[in-house]
Amino acid sequence: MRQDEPRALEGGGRVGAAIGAITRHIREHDLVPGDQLPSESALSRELNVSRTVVREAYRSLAAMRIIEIANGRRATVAEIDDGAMALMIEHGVLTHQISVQQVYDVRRTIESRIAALAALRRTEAEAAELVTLAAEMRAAVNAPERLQERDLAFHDVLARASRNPLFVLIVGALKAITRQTWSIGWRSRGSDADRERMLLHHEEIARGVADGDPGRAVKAIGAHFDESVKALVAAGMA
Amino acid sequence: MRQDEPRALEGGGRVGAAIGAITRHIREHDLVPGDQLPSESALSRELNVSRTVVREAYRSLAAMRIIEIANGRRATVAEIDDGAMALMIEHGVLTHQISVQQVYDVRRTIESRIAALAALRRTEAEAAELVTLAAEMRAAVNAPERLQERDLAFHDVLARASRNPLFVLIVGALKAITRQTWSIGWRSRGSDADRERMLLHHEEIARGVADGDPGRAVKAIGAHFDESVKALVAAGMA
DNA sequence: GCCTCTAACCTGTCGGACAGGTTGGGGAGG
DNA sequence: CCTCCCCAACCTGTCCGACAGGTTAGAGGC
Repeated sequence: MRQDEPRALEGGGRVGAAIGAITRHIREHDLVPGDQLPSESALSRELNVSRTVVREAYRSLAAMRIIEIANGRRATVAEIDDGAMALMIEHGVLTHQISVQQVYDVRRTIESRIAALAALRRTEAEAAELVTLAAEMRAAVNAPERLQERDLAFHDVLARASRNPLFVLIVGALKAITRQTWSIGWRSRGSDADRERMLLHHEEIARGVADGDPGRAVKAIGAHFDESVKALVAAGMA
Repeated sequence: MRQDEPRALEGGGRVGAAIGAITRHIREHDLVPGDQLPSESALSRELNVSRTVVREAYRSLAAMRIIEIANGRRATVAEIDDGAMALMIEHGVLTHQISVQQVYDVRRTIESRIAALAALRRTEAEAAELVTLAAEMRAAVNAPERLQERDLAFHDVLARASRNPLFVLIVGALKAITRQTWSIGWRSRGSDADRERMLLHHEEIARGVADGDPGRAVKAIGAHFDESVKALVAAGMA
């Protein structure tokens, strides 16, 4: 059960200890995004380790987007960002530990809740943006690249309208996978009717959210994901 | 829009380039967990950079749990693990970018779906384990520490029974936050009746899953989270 | 054929060095 | 007295060489 390493990153080496010291520093000083961290040399003196060790610790935290590092500037506390999480999940899919269908099941679960929340909490600007994006998708029906871009933007705006940054984070992390499978799903929608339904679903989601009707938005997004998964399965994605 | 840095990790420096080369290597050779990666010196020769750069790249990927590094051994491709994701989310909460209540809303959403899937897909062993854990929770009603441990294990088993490793990953990542707020919620359940309901909900979830009744399991877990959030709000967690 | 033990390999850490980016503060000019 | 510019001090990015200590495969003995 490895009780001895509560956070495996801090296990053993001096780099792990340095990571622990840095995160503790953030905690104890109640730092918020943008605040500066000690310089590498200052921290190496304080911890009695070489700058190499401190650098690797900073680099590790930067990889997880907990801090931000840049040439010449001191390291700062970072805002949450989906990049690192996207990479982790992408790795899981690429190494056959997670299937694309399983990713879609998670997206469906999360985005259904997002649709309900968005219908209740969206701003007027967001409602208008969703309607616009749905219309732009229809206009781009013969330009798959632009269509995909608008589709991703649609789900992004929807997530933000839920007013829960953790939903935004997860949807963003799954976007990398979506981007890689989107065109497969689109190509496998053989008939014009299939493609028409996809556009209609997005318009219906936008209307449901704009009208503040959670039930309608959830139903539409459920139908959308049903079709998406069907299209992926038809294309041979187990 | 920062179109120029599709993955900010690969932005600019040689370390980023090295990270890209390593992930590309994993892709192109279709490596799976356990497979070995090139040694630091070999890779530094191949990429014409110093070992320092390669080391920082490996360390970054190890922080995200994409690879595993250990003294003396070659780096290997890692299995997915929730440790890094937990750290990222914990950081979001600690720096006031995500609230505890928002975390619970995500858990509620995900675990409701998990309960439904678990009822349909659980093995007999998992069904028995859930019933046992629920019973052990009741037996530990006066030993909060053991009670918490059994509670976390309960949700873990439930997640695994969903047969979707991505659900397991997310629930595991949120466990770090749960662990830090659990005792607050428990203490704020003032009356015996409150605590009794919490035990009953877990027993009902276990029965629903064991009986293969998704509706019952979902209803019970929804009630459980309603009470949990209520308890946290009562304790002053905005 | 099996076991042991060693040599080769690999990672972890250190110290020093230098290029190049960043920033605050002082001095020139208005 | 205020503003703007510029430089010195600081900081990060990368390289090199070195050595301690862990790991592993294979040579050699039994």
